[in-house]
Amino acid sequence: MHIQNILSTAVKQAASTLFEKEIETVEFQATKKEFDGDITIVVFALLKVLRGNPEAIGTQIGNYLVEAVAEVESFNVVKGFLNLSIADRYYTESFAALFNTADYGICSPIVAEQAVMVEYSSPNTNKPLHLGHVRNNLLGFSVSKILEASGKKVYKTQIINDRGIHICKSMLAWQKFGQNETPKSTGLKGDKLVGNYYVAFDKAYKEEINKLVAAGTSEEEAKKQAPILMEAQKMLLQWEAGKPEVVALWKKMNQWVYDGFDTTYKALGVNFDKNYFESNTYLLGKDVVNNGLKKGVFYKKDDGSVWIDLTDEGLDEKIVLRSDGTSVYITQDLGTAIERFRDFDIDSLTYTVGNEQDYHFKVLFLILKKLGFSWADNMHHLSYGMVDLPSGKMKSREGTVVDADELIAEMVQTAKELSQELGKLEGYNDSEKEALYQTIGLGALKYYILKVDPKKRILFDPKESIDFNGNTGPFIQYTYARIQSILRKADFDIAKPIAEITLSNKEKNLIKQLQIFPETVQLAAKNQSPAIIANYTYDLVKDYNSFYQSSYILGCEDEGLKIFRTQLSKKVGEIIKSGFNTLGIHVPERM
RNA sequence: GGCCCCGUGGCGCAACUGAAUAGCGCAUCAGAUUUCGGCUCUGAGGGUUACAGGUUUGAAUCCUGUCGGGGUCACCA
Repeated sequence: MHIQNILSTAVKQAASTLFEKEIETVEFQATKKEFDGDITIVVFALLKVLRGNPEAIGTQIGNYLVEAVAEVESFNVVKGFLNLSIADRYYTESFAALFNTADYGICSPIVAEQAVMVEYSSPNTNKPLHLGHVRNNLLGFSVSKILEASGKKVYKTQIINDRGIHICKSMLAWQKFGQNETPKSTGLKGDKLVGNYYVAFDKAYKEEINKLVAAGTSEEEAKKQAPILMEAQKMLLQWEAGKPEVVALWKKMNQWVYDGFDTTYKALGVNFDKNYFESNTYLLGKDVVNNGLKKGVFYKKDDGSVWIDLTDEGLDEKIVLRSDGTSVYITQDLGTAIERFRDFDIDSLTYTVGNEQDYHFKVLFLILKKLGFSWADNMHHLSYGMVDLPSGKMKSREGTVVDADELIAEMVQTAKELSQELGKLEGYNDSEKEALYQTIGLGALKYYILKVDPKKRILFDPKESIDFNGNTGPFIQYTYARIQSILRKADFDIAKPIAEITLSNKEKNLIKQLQIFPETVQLAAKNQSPAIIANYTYDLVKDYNSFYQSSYILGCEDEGLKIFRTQLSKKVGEIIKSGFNTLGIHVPERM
């Protein structure tokens, strides 16, 4: 049983026997380093019920606890803080229990009571993925893993924006300038090839505008009348009408992009249980709007457009259907949300989308609620900040976009250089080495991005790039590898029960840190924040390194201590692995 | 302009959601291996938590205002 539960009960008993008062909750915190003790009760919080001097009350409760609770060895009171020293035996027993628990802290999805869907990535098919997508993918994937670890069944999904005028632009440019180039003929990744034609379209479009303006057309008119744009719009209509050549070209080029994306997703180590395609869903939602009209949730203006009035909620009026009867963005989102709850037995849905869409999702969730869907309260927008460069925002026109594939390649290259200098890779063949460089390079990238609170902006400096020292993925991976090295050398029965031993402070700290892993996973799931796991793991590793530096493990004279310290090392390694697994980061046996 | 998010040592991040003297990494300086992997560890300097009020026994955290940064207010997605 957790010590806090024991103490909590005992403090409540103390309150009723000593003061004849009832206490609801007891507040605990870890005792600060500069004071004696292991766990601290905040007496201040009890004063609202137990009137009086905090130090006197603390002393009375302290005396009671030493008498009544076997685990409490001694106490001291500083101001309103009651610091308790807990017996070593409690920690060794607690450690023995968690040591023997496989996948400690990780819930099995089989016990899932709730299923959730997490949407992330959701790219357009006219451009390659960049650094912003990388953050999105890493966040979405990690949150999925964290939710799973917290005991929920998770469905990962994305919606691919595979239709619309932007797609037609690259199609048209390829038709005009492409000379039948293919990924095969050029050796380019499909998404890169298609992206190039999107850029080519833009270039041709601008030239036409300039010509028109030179001929006397206003800039505004020129933007609308440029022939290549009108051609693209015509192509979109043909696509909607199902014209076979257009549809065939669309399929061909989108497939190139999907193949390219797959490569990037594999490199990032993310995946999906189901893909939705906008080409299948863009007509959804109209019937929802019609039903809502009947219910009086929406209203129609004279021109036929349909709106919702959210001014009572402090928001604006929002259009949900155009005057010509076609959908807007939010119409589709209404439709797809409802469809997903039909497709899957889920009771919650999380969207991983940048914070520039905060308002959109607020409105979306509110509308669903007004339409009377019971699950509308369980919708989450996993909103994250932009990834900025020192020069400001990434802009494709100015060529300041950090390409995802190039970034990954650079990270892996850096890992390779470092490993060749410092690595212990005797006996690894080339493909094993290559896999290791991937593990380290991606570990650095993923940790760098995930350790930051999602809602904060990240400033990414390509020149300084990403550290491999300090609070970084490779630092943690290194500690893991070192533990594995120790375990390989242990030539005795590691699983043996531990004899009576005296714990050092460093060992006790490590056990305390291991004890809070399960609640850390739950907290991260509740907040949908991988940063919580990242920071926890870092703290654990720091504690371990400090312990490692000051204590012999295999070289320890005392047999019981030797076994205990090896067990401790093993468990720390396992928790590093579990924690990193929820971040989507691998750990190496050697590096 | 309305609404939303952010502001913590030179830089990058924490602070268990209101508790003790605000922690850590990078960088700087000084130390530590006849020992299990030095991508390590120990220590030092560096802060009025943007500013001003307020609530509270207690505020980086909650409330109000000001300043600064970003986002958003399309019959775009």
